Amino acid sequence: MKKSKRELVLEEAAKLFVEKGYSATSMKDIAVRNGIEAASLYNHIKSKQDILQDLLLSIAYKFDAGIKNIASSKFRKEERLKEAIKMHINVSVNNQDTTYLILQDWKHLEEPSKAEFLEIRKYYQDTFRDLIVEAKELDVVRNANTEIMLNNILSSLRWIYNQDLYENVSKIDLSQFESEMLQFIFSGIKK
Amino acid sequence: MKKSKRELVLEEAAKLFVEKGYSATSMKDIAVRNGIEAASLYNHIKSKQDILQDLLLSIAYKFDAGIKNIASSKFRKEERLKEAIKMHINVSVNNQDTTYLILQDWKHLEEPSKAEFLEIRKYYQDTFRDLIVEAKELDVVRNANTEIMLNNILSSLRWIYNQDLYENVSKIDLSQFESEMLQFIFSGIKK
DNA sequence: CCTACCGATCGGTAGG
DNA sequence: CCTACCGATCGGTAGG
Repeated sequence: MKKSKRELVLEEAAKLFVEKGYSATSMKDIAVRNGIEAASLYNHIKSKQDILQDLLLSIAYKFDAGIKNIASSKFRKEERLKEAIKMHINVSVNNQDTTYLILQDWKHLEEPSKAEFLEIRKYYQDTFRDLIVEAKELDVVRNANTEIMLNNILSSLRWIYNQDLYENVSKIDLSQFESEMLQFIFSGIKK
Repeated sequence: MKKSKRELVLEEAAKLFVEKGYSATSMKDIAVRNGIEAASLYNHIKSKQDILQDLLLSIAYKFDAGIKNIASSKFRKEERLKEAIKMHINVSVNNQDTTYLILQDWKHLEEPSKAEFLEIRKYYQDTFRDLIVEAKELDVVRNANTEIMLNNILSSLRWIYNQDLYENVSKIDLSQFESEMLQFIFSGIKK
């Protein structure tokens, strides 16, 4: 399926945002990567902000769809937290350039997109937290501070967003990688 | 001890860099927070870049001193990895505004400061990796992929850099917090 | 998709 | 620490 010029522009912009951040990336930078003049970009996008909104909301909705799928009745309750972690890894690895932007560049979103993004993120974290609480009740997970656990789990997955890091480390296949990550989160590093 | 005007300017700049990023923060923004005109900042700092370099290299050297202290003969080999993690938590919590900048804003450092920063960071990670390998040999840590383990450990600590997150979660005292973090890293979340 | 151009803002300097 | 000001670059528009 042929990519539209808009899609190509968004892809190059995402890479530049990862390299330099949204604010330090100029329309000229984006244009050069696409082999055109800066003014010509406006035939494909409305504004620089339009690019950021498209990238961030589309990745946010991918995580949103993923977590909603987990919370549905498809999985055994005992498996849901594990499945959510696997989903998070998969969405991250399959959308590496844009996933990185959810770490910081969302701050440059203007309203109302910023509120929309933060709402989706909050829903995601709330659902993830519910899965932890559920897993505790099922005696799958130890009874420690839920907030610390939630932040630790999500934080430990974040280095995957960095393409360079991930590609350097993970010459192994994805299912092996998933299994190493799950082992860390569930059982830690202790022998 | 009274803080110099330069120190006050650096502090406010650090907060702004955390809020908006280095590139999106203007000299005017920094000046307003200090109650002066933008041009007056140059009596205390050489340039915007000068601020970033001071902040990032000073935090880098704090982590550097911390890891060098661990690698010295002060601690039993079996305890060193654990002590390194505790040191990392302490340096993060005690320098919260600047620690956050090591995540992304180091990209805006100019040479030769950028190379200096990256060298310190590399040394830190190399030493941390050595501690993991040592712990494996001592049968303190399981025999899994070292690179994934290293990234997981350091990544799981990173949410602490975000002051809002940390303060929201950690109404508990620091030693209790340390203990929860160590439990996660060494033993995971499994019951 | 280009050339030509706009007002606004940027980091920084001169001079007091 | 201020006023006045600089050249450069920014995102974006007009018109073809």
